[in-house]
Amino acid sequence: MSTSGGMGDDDLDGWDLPAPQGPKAHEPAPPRPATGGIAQRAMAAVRPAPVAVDYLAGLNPEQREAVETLDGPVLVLAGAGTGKTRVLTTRIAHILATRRAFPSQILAVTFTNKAAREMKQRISALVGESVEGMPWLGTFHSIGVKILRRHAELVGLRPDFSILDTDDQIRLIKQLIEAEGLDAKRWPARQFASLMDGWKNRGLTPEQVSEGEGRSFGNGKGRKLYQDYQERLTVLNAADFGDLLLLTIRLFREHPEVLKGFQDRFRFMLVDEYQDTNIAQYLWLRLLAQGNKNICCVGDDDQSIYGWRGAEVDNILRFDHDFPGAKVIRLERNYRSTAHILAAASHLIAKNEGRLGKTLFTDHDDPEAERVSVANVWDSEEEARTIGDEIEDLQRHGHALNDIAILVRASFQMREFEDRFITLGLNYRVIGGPRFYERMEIRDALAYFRATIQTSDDLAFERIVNTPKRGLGDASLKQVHALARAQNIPLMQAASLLVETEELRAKPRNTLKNLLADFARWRAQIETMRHTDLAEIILDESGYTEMWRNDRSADAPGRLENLKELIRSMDEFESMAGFLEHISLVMDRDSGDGSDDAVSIMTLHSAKGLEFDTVFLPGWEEGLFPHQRALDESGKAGLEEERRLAYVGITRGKKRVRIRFTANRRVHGMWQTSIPSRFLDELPEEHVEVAEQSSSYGGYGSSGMGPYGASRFDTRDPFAGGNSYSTPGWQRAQRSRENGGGGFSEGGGSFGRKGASRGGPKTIEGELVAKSVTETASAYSVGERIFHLKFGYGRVASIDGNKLTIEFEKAGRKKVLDSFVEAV
DNA sequence: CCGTCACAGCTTTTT
DNA sequence: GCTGTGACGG
Repeated sequence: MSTSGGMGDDDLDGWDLPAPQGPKAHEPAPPRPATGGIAQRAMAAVRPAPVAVDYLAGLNPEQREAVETLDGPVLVLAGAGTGKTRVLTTRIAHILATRRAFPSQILAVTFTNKAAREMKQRISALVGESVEGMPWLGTFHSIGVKILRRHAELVGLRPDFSILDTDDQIRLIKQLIEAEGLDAKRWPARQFASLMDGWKNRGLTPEQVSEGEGRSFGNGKGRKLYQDYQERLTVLNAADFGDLLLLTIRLFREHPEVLKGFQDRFRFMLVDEYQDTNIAQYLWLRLLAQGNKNICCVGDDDQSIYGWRGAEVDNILRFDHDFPGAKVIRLERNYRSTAHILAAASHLIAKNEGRLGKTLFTDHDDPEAERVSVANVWDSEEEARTIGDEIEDLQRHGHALNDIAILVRASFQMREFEDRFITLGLNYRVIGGPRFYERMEIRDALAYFRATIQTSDDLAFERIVNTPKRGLGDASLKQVHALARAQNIPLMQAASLLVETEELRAKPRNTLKNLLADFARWRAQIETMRHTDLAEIILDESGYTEMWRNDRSADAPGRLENLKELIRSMDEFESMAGFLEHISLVMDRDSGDGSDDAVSIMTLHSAKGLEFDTVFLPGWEEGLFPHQRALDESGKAGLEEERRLAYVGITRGKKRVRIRFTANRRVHGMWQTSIPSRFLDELPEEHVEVAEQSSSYGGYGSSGMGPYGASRFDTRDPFAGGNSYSTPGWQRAQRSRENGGGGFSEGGGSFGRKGASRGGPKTIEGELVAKSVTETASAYSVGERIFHLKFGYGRVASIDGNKLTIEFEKAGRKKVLDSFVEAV
């Protein structure tokens, strides 16, 4: 294969070095010079390897050393923002450029598919189109599957073995627990799944599980269950995620000739995020690396935040012991953050013991740079509101929302921000949200709803056109597609044209006709019927529910449950369109093209590897961050991992890091006075600015002021706010006040959730809204034409206090607060 | 087979 | 306080 030769001088000369920092979700691929055609690339392959290697030019000495030290084990300790990904990708480019190996002889492992994808992109940016020739760049698991499929018989599986998802796994375990005559309630399958997961993470087969641990579950039957489980899997011709590694290890151990083959194949091995490897992964790597020993691991012990799922920081701490003669290279020059941010992060992480120890430094010397800001707010609602205001302020100053992120410790913290941002009309995206919406049956159901509401939703229509099976197969669909493409119209429209012709055979034609009629009927009921009822009708009349009811597989009941849950969750919304819009906001994180400008909301965990100009870190309170459970369950180690999490959070910021903590937070539904996070005191005074928020209520700990204290009211009044007079939100509020409406209700939003179920201080807001309703009637009148920032133009259909029902020209009928519309 | 009631749990998450 | 799950009864 000649792909390695595809990188000629031409490809390298014009390569514009990407910013030397970690991957960023929405970072565009670095510009790649136009490459010649196939002939030119083939010619380049014949030319001598490029000598004056331009791709090394922008590297600092340490990075360069990490790239060029190809022989023997290398550990690259890459602090946050020191160009880790760049080193990895350049190293691969270097191996290829110097002809040390073909692309197919390089093993490069990452933890996530996302990371693998990004690495592929960056490498192809470096070397041209030849990345298709890197079949062994992927996650531990995907590479494990690849190896196992080739040699499945040797570990008792057929090559077409299936991979169990967590759901299947749990269901299977439950059966086994019951088969053992154990009380399924006392011994939850879920718990056993995580126990077994832990064993698999440590590379333990059933025989290797220690007596005590084996006995810790199911009246001493833990090990037996593990054994049964594995036997069942073999019978089922299936493997779970852990097996993808464990079975590969077993394959290597029991069949040295197979191992030898892979050792010879992989001339160079690269491992990303080495601090996150567990023992199984370490064993897997070590077996392979015993061949030519050219293994390069890149990681940062200070960013090890996955101890709870089996990651062994020890792997990185012991690297030179495990791989004798290893060269350790430290990358300490940070290209990402300001000196203040770096100092804050370094000072904090220095409190941890047992680090390999790195000292990050930077040349950034901007006297204007903002210090790390720390501010106290009353509660999480105010936290969301003030951060929303600050974001609007940044936006007004020309900052892109894409460059702003809110990083939370726990995902329940996200909701408040979402609610607030919906109210503000501030575009946001949630990264790493619930998996619920990714489930097949949920996606199917949503596809039905989408196709009902939006005739042009091709993807939705395509998804369900033959689900359940209606006999609308490839042949018929092809015709619909052809017509749609030819006339440049949506699929449904094309389909309705098509059924009037003789193009299709009678049977599929009628089926399609009926389906289209169904959609038309459902569509006609949108206005008149409760959306939850309609949703149920759609799923029933389409035969979708039936399909699952007739399905005898183990997970069919679960899917029906999920569908019910979906309808139940719709009830929170005022319309199907509102619901779908919400879903798409929640869903689009992954599928989203990233082209929209939006604030990112995510957990600290999923923020690793990303970077943003401005980072908000809310919720720095004892119990939440550091999380109580981490402290309870893992003690000092837990605290240190939490501290690393804080370090990760701070080092995501390039220019601005703003830490927030509340004085009160609802914990398990109960209002509690928060204690500021100990991490706050571990920040260096001289690099921190304790922000004087206009919304000061007297400071944390001021006595005698419950959540309903009078001062709270003041702080909540945006018109008293000192620093937000020109924010878009303030202006909208201002307009609405002129119009006589209550300016800042939470519950209404545009189409958002009903606020009724909220307790606590929310009530105050409820009262406030109520007051404004009774005191001032809406300034609008029926039939008046208005403009809404999110939904565009429309006419007032009816008025209920400060709530208007608007017939929007584009978005349809929606209930909105009069605060958010203006007369035109 | 479905609906209702009571009860437990309630961090982070990829594959 | 809320939500998901499991048992039980109609």
